[in-house]
Amino acid sequence: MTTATRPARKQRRFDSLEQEAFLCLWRTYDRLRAFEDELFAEYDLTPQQYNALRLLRGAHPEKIATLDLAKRLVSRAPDITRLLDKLESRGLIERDRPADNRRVVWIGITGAGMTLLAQLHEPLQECHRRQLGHLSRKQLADLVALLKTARAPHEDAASTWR
Amino acid sequence: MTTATRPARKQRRFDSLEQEAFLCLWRTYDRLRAFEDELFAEYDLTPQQYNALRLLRGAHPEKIATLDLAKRLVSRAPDITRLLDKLESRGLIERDRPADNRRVVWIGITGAGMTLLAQLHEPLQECHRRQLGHLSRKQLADLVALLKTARAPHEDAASTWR
DNA sequence: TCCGTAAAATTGTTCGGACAACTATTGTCT
DNA sequence: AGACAATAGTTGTCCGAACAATTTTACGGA
Repeated sequence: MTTATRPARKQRRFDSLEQEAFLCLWRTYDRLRAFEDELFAEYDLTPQQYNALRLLRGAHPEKIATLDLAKRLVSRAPDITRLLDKLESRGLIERDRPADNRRVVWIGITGAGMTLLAQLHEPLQECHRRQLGHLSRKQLADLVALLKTARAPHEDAASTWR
Repeated sequence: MTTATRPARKQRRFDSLEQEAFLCLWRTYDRLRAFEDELFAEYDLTPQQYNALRLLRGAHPEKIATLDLAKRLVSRAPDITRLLDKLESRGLIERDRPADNRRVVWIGITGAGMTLLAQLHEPLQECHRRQLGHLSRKQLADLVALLKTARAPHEDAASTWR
């Protein structure tokens, strides 16, 4: 066995540096998420729903196929259909199933969706400042670079997250 | 073959560096979590349940009060009672409600719980290597430091996560 | 002692997330 | 052309996460 023995009298809280890093990542995500959750809840949105709208705005006026949208979401979304159901029933997105290829469903953001995003812009910027505003530009850039490196081997070659 | 058309022009994907950092954090957490989820699922555990057991082992043979344990968990756990219910019904933890103070419930890890953690040790180390083994010691340490700084203002003075 | 209040934990209920099975549609091979 | 395979999306179902309301217990002041 290759376990490095460390000055072990002090109670070790983690079994390895990798474990510490992952738990630290999880914890940080959890703390920061609380801010977004609170904000989005005021608008009856989940963070994931917001991100779907954000991606659709980015593509507008183009549309995005359902599963293609799912792939670009931040977090895996096996229930993309129902996520979109909720947005559609509120009139924030529209679905288009063309007659010449009935397998795909194209998703587009509506005017109401764009309006909602515009409404959210300022409060969300303020939210991000409260989350991470205490970090310098360099710290933020370093953090982004390290996080990208950390997940790089686990992103598909075709992923938009590479 | 129908593929989604991509806008040729390069678009800004994020509204601010803080937003990019948060989404990047979320994405990285999501990618890495998949590894742990898969491993723990083999043992019918959730990551959060594992972490409760891990904390209880750290305190052993001392016990931890229910809500105190909840505070130390990685992620918020309003349903700590039911989380512990599941562990108790499997004999992995035990609850002790002392007669002289029936308000608190002391939680301790059982022999079976310790055995399960021991069984998990090696596979989990391997899991962490697959998650983050491609990073150098320095990169891991830098990442941990940056993440700590990022969440620092959002941790209670009394938190074990400071 | 009695009452109000705070602390600790539990419970009700709702909702989103996860996995797998399924339907519908299109492309491909012989 | 017909059978089969692959693709795109939907649905069934279960389970954990979240929030609020409730119960139980202890404590402190009038």
